[in-house]
Amino acid sequence: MQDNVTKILKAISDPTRRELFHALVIAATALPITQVSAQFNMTRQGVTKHLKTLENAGLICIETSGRERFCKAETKPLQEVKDWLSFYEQFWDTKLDQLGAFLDQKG
Amino acid sequence: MQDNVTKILKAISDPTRRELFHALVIAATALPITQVSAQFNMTRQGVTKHLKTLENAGLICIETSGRERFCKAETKPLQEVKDWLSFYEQFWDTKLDQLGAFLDQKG
DNA sequence: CTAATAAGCAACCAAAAAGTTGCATATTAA
DNA sequence: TTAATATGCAACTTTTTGGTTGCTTATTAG
Repeated sequence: MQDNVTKILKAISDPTRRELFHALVIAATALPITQVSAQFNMTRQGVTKHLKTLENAGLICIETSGRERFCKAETKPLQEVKDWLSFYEQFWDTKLDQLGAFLDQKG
Repeated sequence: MQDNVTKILKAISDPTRRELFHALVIAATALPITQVSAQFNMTRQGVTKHLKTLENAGLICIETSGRERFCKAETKPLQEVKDWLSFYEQFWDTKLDQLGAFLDQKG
């Protein structure tokens, strides 16, 4: 389909999905889909679609117990976004610029 | 339209746009549109659309000189993404988990 | 056993996105 | 001044996305 970073970025680029993800992160505990969707002004099926996108990006994991499916946030994949950012960080970080200038001066 | 973080995330969630942005970052100097689009297997107009999306997210700035329009990367807005990530970072950082466990044990 | 609950799946819809072609316009080079 | 170059704009197509409704199925509670 598409690479990991793209999947993750696409997943978090939607505000509703960011809210959904956030709700699951702060819930700390795994929540059944109906309970998650109750917090959103949207049909359960709509929420389910978003949850699938998040799951596909590895940002949540879902496990079944009886007739319920519990969703739990997984923050680790966000590390990939941080890694992607890290390359560009050097260009915006003025402190680093100053350090560079300092080292140039010294060296 | 949409909030800043959403605009930025949407902009970088497209692989072509990430490539475009990267090309401009490593170019260091501002490049005219035709020169940018020459590096991509896409029409100039297609590239222009992507550049507009990046510009709208603040990730590039474009200035006109004669008949040419020069594009330059702006990495600073990525700070907003980093800020968004920072909240979730505590949850994936195992060192922090271990610290938490350590403190629980002590306390 | 039966009714209520939790959920999936498929079809559909509207809007947005990714890209194209065609054409007009301004600037610059010959 | 004429031709070439750099670009924008508008219209159009295809795919993706965000969301819905309707229906089926499995589990659980009375």
